[in-house]
Amino acid sequence: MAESPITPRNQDFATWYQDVVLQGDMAEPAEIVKGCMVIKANGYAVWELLQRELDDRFKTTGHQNLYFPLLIPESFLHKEAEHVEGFSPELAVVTQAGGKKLDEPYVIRPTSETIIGHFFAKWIKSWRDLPMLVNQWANVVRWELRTRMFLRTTEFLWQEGHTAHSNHDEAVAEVRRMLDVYADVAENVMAMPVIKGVKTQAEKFAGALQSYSIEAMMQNGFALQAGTSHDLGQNFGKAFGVQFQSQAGQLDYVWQTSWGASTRLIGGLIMTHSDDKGLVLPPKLAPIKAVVVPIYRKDAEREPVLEAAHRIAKDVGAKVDDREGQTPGAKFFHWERRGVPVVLELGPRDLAAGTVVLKRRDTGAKQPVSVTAIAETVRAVLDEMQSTMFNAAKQRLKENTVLANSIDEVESILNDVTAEKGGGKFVMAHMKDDPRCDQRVKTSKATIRCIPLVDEYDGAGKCIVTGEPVDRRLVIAKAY
RNA sequence: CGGGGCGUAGCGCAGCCUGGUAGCGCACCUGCCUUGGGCGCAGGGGGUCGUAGGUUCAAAUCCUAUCGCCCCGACCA
Repeated sequence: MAESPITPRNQDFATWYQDVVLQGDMAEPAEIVKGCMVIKANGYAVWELLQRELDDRFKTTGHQNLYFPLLIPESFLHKEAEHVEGFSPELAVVTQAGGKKLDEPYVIRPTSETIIGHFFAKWIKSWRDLPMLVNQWANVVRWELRTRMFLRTTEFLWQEGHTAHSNHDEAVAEVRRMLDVYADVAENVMAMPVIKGVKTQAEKFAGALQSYSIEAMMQNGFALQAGTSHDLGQNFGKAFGVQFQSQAGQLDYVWQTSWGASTRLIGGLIMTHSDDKGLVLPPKLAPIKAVVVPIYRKDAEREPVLEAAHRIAKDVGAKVDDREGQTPGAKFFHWERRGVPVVLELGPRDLAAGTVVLKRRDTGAKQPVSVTAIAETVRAVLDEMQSTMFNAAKQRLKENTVLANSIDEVESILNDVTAEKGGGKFVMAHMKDDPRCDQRVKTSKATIRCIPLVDEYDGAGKCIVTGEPVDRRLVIAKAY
């Protein structure tokens, strides 16, 4: 396969991202066509691993995967006023089918609250039917004005969970639990630290009482919303007539939640860890965790080296790159670009010494390892990489987070950073709810990302949000 | 929809200002040689220069129109 050259890192992060993702095409993450994305071999394999991690966690609490239609009757969207208002501008609408104009157009789902609400109304009659816990893995379409590879594509793959409960407390607990699931996967699987928080009313999901999100910081200091969980209250229950009879015999509307995470996570993964050489994947999301590259000079060396390579590979669960007609150098480069965490080099010199040279992708460090200890060493190195990568990202988050106590301070920090390197910082603004805040923040091209649930970045380490916070501490940042 | 840029070989680009036989790197094919970080050398195949008009003896190059793509902004996950 062809390997196109990768350009050196530029101060312009967008350019770098493009270089890694677009130019790094041969590392097979994705390619884009008309705002839509083809996710290629290596990229899709990462998504599959991520899917499994999420799905396993959903299912531990009794959620079922279902599938709902792609096409939603337009009238469904109109049943919830705020929802339709929020989504209308970005809907793709099917007006013609079967060679004639449709009486009622369909919209291509931008999300499935409405059609699921429709079915919840049919399926839920009694408190015994609750909670109803469903999830679907699907593609959705949102006609955004501008697309960015992985981060915002016209069509994207995601998971959307939808639940119905008999009371608000239980629904809120579900919303918070799913937020925790996302944070767990982000931090412990993706090695991407996040801040859990509540969205402002201006930024919440259209039709929700309250939205929660996890916010991650990319290498340039930009924020990335990496997962959302919504408390829908009874808004959709009322809009779709989802009623149940309680134990006391009374009719009540259900309390619903919805939560989702998308292929955007892969973009976040790339922008959190990758470097100028290509992808860097945390071991838990590496489709191939280790590759053995055999090195031999003469025909006489070939057999013993290959034999040992396969034996070692079997031992550690690695793949052997035994392609002929490729030099070892070309092979190292190949796997490096694909983000394979560990490459094992095995040549005649190692064979004689009873060692293997282990190179890790994150730090680039090389070390000889005794063949007898190779399996546990690789295991240990993979574990260590997982935490090293998380710690490095967390360190970056801390270093690029600054405190501010007034809107003036916020503004001066944001503008200063803008001028300096075109990058970003998270500003933890500690201040009373200032009516000028939204406006002033916006002029700095930043947004209020969230009101954090647990404030661990100012050293106080205490929860500041229980219900509506009195003392607002906001995360303000430029975002993708 | 505003502001910028680009369409020339599979990919990345030069050539255009100043019109005159279509170029370079990577990839591909053949041979020899090599293999501890993108092997090397030699030879070779592949392009109606986005499209349509115009100017000219002659257009990738100048003019006009048109289509497409990318980046920045507004929208947003």
